[in-house]
Formats: sequence, structure tokens, C-alpha cells
Amino acid sequence: MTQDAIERSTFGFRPLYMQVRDVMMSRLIDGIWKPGTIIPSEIDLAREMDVSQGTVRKALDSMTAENLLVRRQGRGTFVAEMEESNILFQFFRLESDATSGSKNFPESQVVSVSSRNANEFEMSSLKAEVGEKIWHVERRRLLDGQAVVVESIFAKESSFPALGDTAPMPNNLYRLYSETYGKTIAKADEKLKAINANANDAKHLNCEQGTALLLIERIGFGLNGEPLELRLSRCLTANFHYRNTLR
Amino acid sequence: MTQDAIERSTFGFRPLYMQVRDVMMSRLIDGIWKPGTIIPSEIDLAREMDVSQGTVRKALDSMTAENLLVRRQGRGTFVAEMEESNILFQFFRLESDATSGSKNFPESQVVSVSSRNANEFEMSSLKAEVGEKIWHVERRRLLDGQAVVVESIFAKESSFPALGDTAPMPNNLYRLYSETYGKTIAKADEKLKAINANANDAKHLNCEQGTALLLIERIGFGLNGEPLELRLSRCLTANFHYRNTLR
DNA sequence: GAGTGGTCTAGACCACGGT
DNA sequence: CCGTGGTCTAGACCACTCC
Repeated sequence: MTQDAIERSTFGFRPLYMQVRDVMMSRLIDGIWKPGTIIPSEIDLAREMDVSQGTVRKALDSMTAENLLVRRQGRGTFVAEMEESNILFQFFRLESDATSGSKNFPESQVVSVSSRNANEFEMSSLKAEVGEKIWHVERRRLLDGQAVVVESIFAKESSFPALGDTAPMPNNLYRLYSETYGKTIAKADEKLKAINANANDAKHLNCEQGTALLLIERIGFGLNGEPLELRLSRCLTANFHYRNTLR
Repeated sequence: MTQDAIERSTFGFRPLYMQVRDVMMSRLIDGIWKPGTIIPSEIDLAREMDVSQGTVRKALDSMTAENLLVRRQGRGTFVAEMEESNILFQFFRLESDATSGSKNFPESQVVSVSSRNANEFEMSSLKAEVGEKIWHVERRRLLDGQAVVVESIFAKESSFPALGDTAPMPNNLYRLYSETYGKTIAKADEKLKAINANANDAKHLNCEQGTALLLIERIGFGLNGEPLELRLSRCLTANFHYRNTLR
């Protein structure tokens, strides 16, 4: 970044470290810095952008706080990966009621993969156009060997071409999005409700119709804020719960 | 803080800004700095503790990130309060499905207040001794005029003496804990499940028995990490949902 | 204008991981 | 030993609020 590129008018004031952050964000979005790889050291970045090391540090810290980067003292700064171990605490919040239960990544069984025109709800959730094609993946997820979740996943074909041809469909879809399509889920908004199991739920989860289920409606957003995936998870919480921490 | 008070051995190394933070945390815990009041400026704190302003700033920033302090440019740094407007985004996550619905603080109707010996679950949740007396408050909460939540609240008498004599029982209990007892809820862990409504739920929530409800089991912790309150909320989510954001 | 928090810099030294 | 991120300092200037 040259001095000329730095805007400093009171009118559209944006702190220097935010401008540095913007540059680094665009490198993530454009795939110049790929998940799992190391990025240049603070000193190199400071030299390159003609800014002090402390300013680069502040930008790096803000991105680390959002789990976009991982810093390791003595080694360097790395782009965060969609690893099971990371994702387990970040995006997968179901865990066993048993205190002894170590957290495992859920096994997935794909029920169906199809494509059709977006309906109203999908259009508004994914910012899709009228008549736009949408992938629909249905799957069942098992935890500790028990069928626990029935899941419907929706994503635009334009975002993930040929997604439906992926075989086998991997367990960890977020990693597929990131590694194959260069689209990283950076944030997700969820709405939780309690619902009564229907016939399909009862069949897949091996429970009675009417059993209370936890419905999680999640929209996953990319690094640039674009909605990428809509996911409706129907969870049997007899032996499991959704954990959350409030501060 | 004098130079002598600073421990710097490699063995039990603790960064200076964390030591500064510890001092400031103890002032919150001891009630020397009360919610809503202003605390000394960065410069004054730095002088008093004999460290640089930047070190104080780092300690203040970490506490601001945890919603313990609020910083206002040009005015000063304040101790966070348990205000409705704050608490709505921090600790109350139920909101109307209607997009137009502005968020309101729920109205509460107390059903009963009693005291009895702690059972196993309450003992482990609240770190209570065998036979220790526990307050039990039952209440119903209304949102937009609809009965939405049936709530059981448990807290140790030793933590909140004469809590049961409070009349009227206020709508915002966390503020009562903070203002009357000097015990601020700084963090809460939640476990969410879906359950089927029982006869009591059906009566209070005006729904059928068996209707799916969202059960929220929350433990609220004080500034020093001590568990202060156990709360079991049974929520009718036909027209409402629990919102969450994952990063 | 005085005082607060917010940004930015330059430089020093420490802790950690690998060579 | 070197290079990395982590801590700490001192000082400058900017943006905001209130008097």
C-alpha cells in the first residue's frame, strides 16, 4: 500500500489498521492466501504496506478474533482451516449429555441430492434470483452411533457448480466449500425452535411422531458476507444438547 | 502497583497487562467500581500502577471485549450495567419470528417463591453444600402479550439472603443481583433441548400437552467465576425463536 | 480549550519453535 | 542461533465530548 492509497479525510475516515485489514481480507477472499498456509510475517507485511508493525498487528489481531487466522508464537500466522477439530467448537454445537462424552465429528448418511428452482424462502435466505437453480441435499447424521439429526441443505448452483455430482459427498461440507470452491464459511446466523417430529423424522431418527425436536435454521455466510448455504437441521435431543455461552 | 509487585520469572510468567487486568477485575468484584460509574482515565490508571498507558489500554480492551466495561470516546470508561437495552442482546435471545418485530424486554408474572434444601442437580450446578437452602422462583414470561416462557430459577440463600422477601419481584433479576447484592452475572453457559409440554406447561402457555418446547438450562456465573443462578426456561417457540451467531 | 479515548509510530526486549 | 509472534514503553497526533 502506498501513502497515496491512504485516505485520511475526516469525511470518510477509516483507520489505517482497518485499511490494512481490508487488503488482507481481500487476499483471503481472492484465494491468494489459502486455508492452512502461512502468511508473511508482521515485519514483511509492515514493510510491504509501508505501515508500522503495530498497525499490521492490530489488523491481524482483529482477524484472529474472528477465527479467520491462527497465530502461533515462534512459527507464524496461518489461514484458518475447516478442520474437524476447529469446526467442532465453532460450528457444531451438539454434544452428548453424558459428561464423559468426548466430542466427536458426526457421521453423515446422504439420503438424496437433487436440484430444483428456488422457492420463496430459499430465494430470500440465499439472495437467489427468481427461478434460480438450487441444490438440495438431504442427509442423516449420527453421533456416537445414534441417528440424531435429519438435515436439509440448500445452496445455489451458481455458487457451487456440479456440487451434486460430488461422490462420495463428504462428511464435512464446509471444508468442501472451502477447498474445492474457494468459498469459506466465515460466519453463520442461526434461529432455533422446538418442533414436533413428523413421519419422516420419526422414520429417520427412530422415534415416535410428535417427539420434540430442535430445529436449527442456519444461514452460512462467506468471507465477503454473501449468504452461501441454508441448512435446516432437525435434532433429536433426548441424549444430546446444544451448548452456548453468553457474555 | 509497585515494581516489586510485578512477577516476571519464566516459571509463573503472567503478562503485565494481565496483572493490571487482575487488579481492575478485583475492583469490580469488590464493588469498588460500581456498575454505571466512570472509572479513572487511562493516564491516571497508568500513573497509579506505574505502567505505560498502552499496557493499561490492553487490559481495558480485554475487559471491554467481555462486556464488563464500556468505553466512550471523549467521555471515559464506564462499568457495564444490567440495563434492558444491553441485556436484550447479551442474555435474552428469544425474538419474534416477524421480521418487523422490534425487540422488547419480556414482562414477568411470578407464580411462586419458596425455599428448600438443594437437590443433587442444584448442588452440582450451583456448587452448593448438602442440605444448603436454595431459593426457587417460578414465573411466567410474556412477550408481545403472549405467554411464551415458564421459568424456574434457583439460587443459593447464602448468595442472596432475603431474596424471597423482595416485593415486588422485579422483571430484571440480573439487575437486582447486581445492584442489591453486588453480584454481577458476567457469563452464562446454556444447554438447549427440545421437550414435550407437560400439563403445567400447557396450562401456563395455553397450548396442548405434548407441544414441542425449547428448554434452556442456564447457569449464570459471577465476575469471579462462581455459579450464582440456575435457570430452567421452557419456551413456546411457535411464533418466536432463539437467535445465535457463530464465528 | 481541556480532557478523554483512538490511532500510529519506532524501538526494545521476551518467549517460543525450529535449525 | 535465528526468525517468529508477544509484551512493553514513550511519545505524537487525531476524533470526540463537554464546558
